[in-house]
Amino acid sequence: MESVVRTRLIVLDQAQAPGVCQSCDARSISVCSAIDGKDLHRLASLATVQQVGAGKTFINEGDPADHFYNLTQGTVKLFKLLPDGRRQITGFSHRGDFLGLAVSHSYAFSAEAVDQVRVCRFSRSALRRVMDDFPALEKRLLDVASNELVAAQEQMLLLGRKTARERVASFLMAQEKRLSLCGHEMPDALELAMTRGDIADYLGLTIETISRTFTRLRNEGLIAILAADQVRILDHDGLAELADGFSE
Amino acid sequence: MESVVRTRLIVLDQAQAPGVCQSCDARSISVCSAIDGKDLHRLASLATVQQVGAGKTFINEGDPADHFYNLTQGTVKLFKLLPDGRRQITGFSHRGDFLGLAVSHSYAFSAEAVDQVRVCRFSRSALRRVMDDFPALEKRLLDVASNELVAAQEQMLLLGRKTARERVASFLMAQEKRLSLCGHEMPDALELAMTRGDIADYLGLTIETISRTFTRLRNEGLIAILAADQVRILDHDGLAELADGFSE
DNA sequence: CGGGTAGTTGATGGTCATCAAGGGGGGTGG
DNA sequence: CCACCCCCCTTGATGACCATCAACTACCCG
Repeated sequence: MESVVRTRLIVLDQAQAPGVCQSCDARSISVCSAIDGKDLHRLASLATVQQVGAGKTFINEGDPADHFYNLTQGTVKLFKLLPDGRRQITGFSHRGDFLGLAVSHSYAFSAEAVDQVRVCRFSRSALRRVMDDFPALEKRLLDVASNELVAAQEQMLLLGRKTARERVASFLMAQEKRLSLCGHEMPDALELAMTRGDIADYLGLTIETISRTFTRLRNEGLIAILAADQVRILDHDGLAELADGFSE
Repeated sequence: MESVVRTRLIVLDQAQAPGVCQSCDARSISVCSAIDGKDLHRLASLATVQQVGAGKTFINEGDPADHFYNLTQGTVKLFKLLPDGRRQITGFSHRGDFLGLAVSHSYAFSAEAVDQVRVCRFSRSALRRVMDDFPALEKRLLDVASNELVAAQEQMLLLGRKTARERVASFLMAQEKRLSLCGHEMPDALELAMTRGDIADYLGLTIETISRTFTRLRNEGLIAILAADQVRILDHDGLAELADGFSE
């Protein structure tokens, strides 16, 4: 329910040097991996690196969709608002993710930094020209969009048909899965970058229900709460069954 | 809550004749419009036309995603199921829509014909080769996916944060918008192809709540219900405000 | 120490689900 | 042609889950 603050952004680098993309540690896991070695300087010449502080909104729903973003560091929440302040977080983006896919002339969502964030910004028109020359990039974007679509459908099932317990269980399973996929070695506890409020607005619940549900899952021995933002999954299978809607 | 029935499909035409695509009245509004005149025979050679009867499921969640589909006639509901039968309809597809976007090896959703349906089926691998030769097709698909993503985000807001009244109002507004976009002249009432059960599973509610909410909107003078599947919007602005979450 | 933010827990209430009964239309078969 | 059935829809009664309101704790940072 926070107010949306228009943010002035820190522009770090109007990157003319090819190094900006070459040395990017997020490139291999992002759509930019579709462009290789010698063509990279073209991409770099279009990119603008920006830093966004925690809590700052850098995409506003309804604004002209002039830019694409590639997230190279930090976590971002994407959300939509109703006039009275009700908020639905449609997803969290992480290092390597691509933001701003929208056909229409304006953004369909807002984006706010959860922690310290670094993004690579491309002008829409410029990137469109690059895409014309590199079909591989377009193919990659189609894959990205398809994956997000699958995730969105899963989230619709969650929001429309799952109970509070099932939603929280699903959320925790998804957090763990994300770590196991792109993470290096498995930490012994999940680090939740987002607040209870964020989780609530993501799962279509309230802060209190999130809190109570965490407590209940802890009392049932399914999870351990080391700190508010540190959750360890104790009964992996039990939580998975709950998330998938098997338990009664 | 219906059970999923594996369906034998009627294969109409292993279309070798180029005419199948050339004469297709859905081509202009579908992704196939990205392919023009002389290349159309290649598309046609890959296509298989199928008829699907109302209520038949022709894509099953979890099955190997071997095919893409292009809907040339009728209405299809896409949905996901939980083990105990809870169902979430993630969307309805109409003439010209493209089905089966999925990166993974298996479908993330099921698809069932609402009424008599005709689809054009392409093998995944074959279409991938066509896409390599026609980047315009891929571009078109990216647009399709982006649009669906925007719709999915809107639906997440609806499912996570809107009241029953707001959901039904949103649904009606969306129905009308779809007609005004691709429809010819405006009929004086919306024709709902789907049942109350379908609407309920689409909006994350129950049949009874849908019915009650329709009745209430009628008593408030916002809509008129000519028949169960014939709804006329009386107070367009009022319904729009309700849908967008303005009313108290 | 004080203030602010985030989280937890309790009491109460509302919205919508569930359970139950009845009405209406379309199809089939006697 | 009518009876019957089945499905869809509607309406009412009750109840559960989660939201809301409220109080309290913990923690961070000044």
